[in-house]
Amino acid sequence: MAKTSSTPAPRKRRSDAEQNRLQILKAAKATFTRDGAAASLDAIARRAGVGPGTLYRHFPTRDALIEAVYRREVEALGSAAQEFSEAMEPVDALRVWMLLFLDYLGAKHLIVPALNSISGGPKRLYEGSRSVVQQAMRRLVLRAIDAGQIRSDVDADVLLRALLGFPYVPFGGEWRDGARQLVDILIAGSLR
Amino acid sequence: MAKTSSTPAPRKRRSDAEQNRLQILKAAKATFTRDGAAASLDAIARRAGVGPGTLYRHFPTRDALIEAVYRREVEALGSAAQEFSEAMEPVDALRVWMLLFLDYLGAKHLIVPALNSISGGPKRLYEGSRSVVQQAMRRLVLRAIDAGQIRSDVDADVLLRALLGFPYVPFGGEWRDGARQLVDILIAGSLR
Amino acid sequence: MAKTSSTPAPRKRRSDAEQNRLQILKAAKATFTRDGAAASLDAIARRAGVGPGTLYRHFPTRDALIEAVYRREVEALGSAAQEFSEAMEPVDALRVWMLLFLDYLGAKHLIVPALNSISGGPKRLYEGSRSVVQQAMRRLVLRAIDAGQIRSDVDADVLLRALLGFPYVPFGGEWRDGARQLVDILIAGSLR
Amino acid sequence: MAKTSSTPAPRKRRSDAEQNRLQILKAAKATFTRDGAAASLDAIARRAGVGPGTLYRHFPTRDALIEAVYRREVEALGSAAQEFSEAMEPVDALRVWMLLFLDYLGAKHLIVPALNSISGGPKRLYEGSRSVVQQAMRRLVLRAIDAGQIRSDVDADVLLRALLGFPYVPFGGEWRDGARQLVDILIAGSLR
DNA sequence: CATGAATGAGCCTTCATTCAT
DNA sequence: GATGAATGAAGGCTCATTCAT
Repeated sequence: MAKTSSTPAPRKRRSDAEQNRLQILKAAKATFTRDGAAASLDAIARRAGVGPGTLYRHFPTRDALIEAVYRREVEALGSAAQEFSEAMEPVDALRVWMLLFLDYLGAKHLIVPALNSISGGPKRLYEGSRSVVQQAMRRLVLRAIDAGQIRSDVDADVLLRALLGFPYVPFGGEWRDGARQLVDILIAGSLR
Repeated sequence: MAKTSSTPAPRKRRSDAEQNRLQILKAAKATFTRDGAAASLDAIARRAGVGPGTLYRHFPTRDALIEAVYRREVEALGSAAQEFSEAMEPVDALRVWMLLFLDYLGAKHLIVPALNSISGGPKRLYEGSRSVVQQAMRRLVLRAIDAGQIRSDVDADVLLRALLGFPYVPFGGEWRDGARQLVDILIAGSLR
Repeated sequence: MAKTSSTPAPRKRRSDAEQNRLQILKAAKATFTRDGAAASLDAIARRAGVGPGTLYRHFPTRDALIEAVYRREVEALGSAAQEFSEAMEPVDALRVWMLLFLDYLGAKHLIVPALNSISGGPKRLYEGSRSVVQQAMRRLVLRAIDAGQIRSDVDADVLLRALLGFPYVPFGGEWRDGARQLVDILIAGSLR
Repeated sequence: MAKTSSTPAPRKRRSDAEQNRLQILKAAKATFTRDGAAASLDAIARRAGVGPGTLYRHFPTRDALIEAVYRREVEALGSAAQEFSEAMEPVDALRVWMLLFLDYLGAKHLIVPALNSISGGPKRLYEGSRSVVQQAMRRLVLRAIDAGQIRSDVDADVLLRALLGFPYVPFGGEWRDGARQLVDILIAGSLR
């Protein structure tokens, strides 16, 4: 019963904390995507191959975990917006980024449902940290306005919202077509 | 095995079953709206002033309850679409109905999150019964197309999706303004 | 969704898992004996001094618990049969073991009712693993047959069944007398 | 509201109370047989085609219902014992009745499990009313003793118990063979 | 740091039981 | 007498959370 130093015991390597954190985030994304934002944290820990206690050390609350997952997803979108802006015409950058965003939403990257169950609504995330996504959208819109390509009263948040609901109505297979048409309509409706 | 109630409990007079059903639906709407579709059924029963067993008699599963709440909401939207169609120009009817729909979504009439947790996704409701909302939207769009007011390739479902996400991004107080702008953009982008 | 415990609750020091398992088994035996195989698992957990969750960790289903209780009881009977066989004349071993078995059944070691509510009847236990009890009985009978002491057509299962019903008819205080007579009759009726 | 003699109204025949009682008993037997003595009373009422309240009027407690079912079964066994006694040699009557009893137990007529969940064990039924079955067995045994066919110390209750356990160990198809052998052994073991 | 056993709150669900109709 | 809606007390079970190891 008492540990004897004679036999070192098949103890797992002091696994890197960062390594674990990453595993948890991956597991969380997959699980949240499948089961929704109310998924069992124990299940996530299990899938990540760590004990529930470890999950807790890294993310003391469910919201903290959701938020972390969210940020990771969103960071990528932010960088993309930056790149597009540097490489394309304003309206094109906007159009392409919107499509990319819909891809993120639809493909398998939840975001929305997760966002929604953060305590007190997603407000905290958006208001508090000025979400990267919102920022990205705002910059893209502003640039298009400055370039005189779209009306100056177009509200970036309005466009964002229009996109966010997209995954909520099921389509058949022509998902991409629907996405493209939505973006087309939004752009067309925003032109000056 | 034989249960013994310590205190016989003050029994409420037999209330009309239909009355109870309504109370439950109201309570469910309010609770789902606040807590999401995973809200406690016990809590709903409590708020409705009935025992949990009564809730179960009326709605044997969570989905049955969500669906019933949903249908009630949606029926009203359906009638509205009809009325607008009979009283206004096609595009105006479309515009006004979209605003009304956003009102429903935003004010406090959830629908969306609830829909989403119906078993097997919301597909069943939509595909099975050709949801009233979807029908309404389709008729309004079709009428506007027939009148030559919007492009003939505009997809009603695409517009619907654009609306559905609206409540997901928090605004400050200018909610109505955002709604109006979104509808404006969508209409503008759909004109022929 | 996030649970908030009003009072953090006094946490017991980490007891050995094996220790708990044993407590649960004991509590289960006692409770099943008194209340039948449909006894409340919560009650068993309570009596064992563990939370309901702990019971579930060890025995995920009611059947798993019943089975575990059963096996524990039965193992002892198996060993006894072995010992008796090595130490006595065949018929005597049979007689003594039958009495021991009745003791187990009657004293307070249920077995029978429990067996009966295992899903799909007790068949699984008996057929699947060739129950220890049945094995014991069969070996004892076989040995007596081989020694030419009882008729060769005596069916061990028939004797077993005769014993199993014993606890079902209430006696006064002369329980042991009844048991002895039953065994005597069975042996007498089996002699060649 | 007021009854008019002009139209007899499609009123269900003032269903005879006795009729209902019988339906309930039948339903109870079938249900107890399938689900055990803890079966849902509501389910029994449903199967009997009456409301739960009606079941309650007839049998105010679960035990009352079990007892009634039991008595009905047992009455038949009692008459049979009488008939056999009048028509056969004592030992033969005993043998045949025991076989009949096993048939009752095994075929589908529960009795035993039901007996067992009566509050305070089956004692009440047996002790209180001197169960018909016990009486029958006692008379048959006594008669065989008086005729000098079996030993005078044979205890009817002991034989009864031996029979009662029979349905508890599953056989293959040779159920009747096992029954016959058991009875043979018991008789053989009881002969003087 | 990590682990996973333990805990208990609270959910869903079933049912015995009552009682207005 | 019969009915079945309503009730509410458990019970089974899940999980977030803690903490000894």
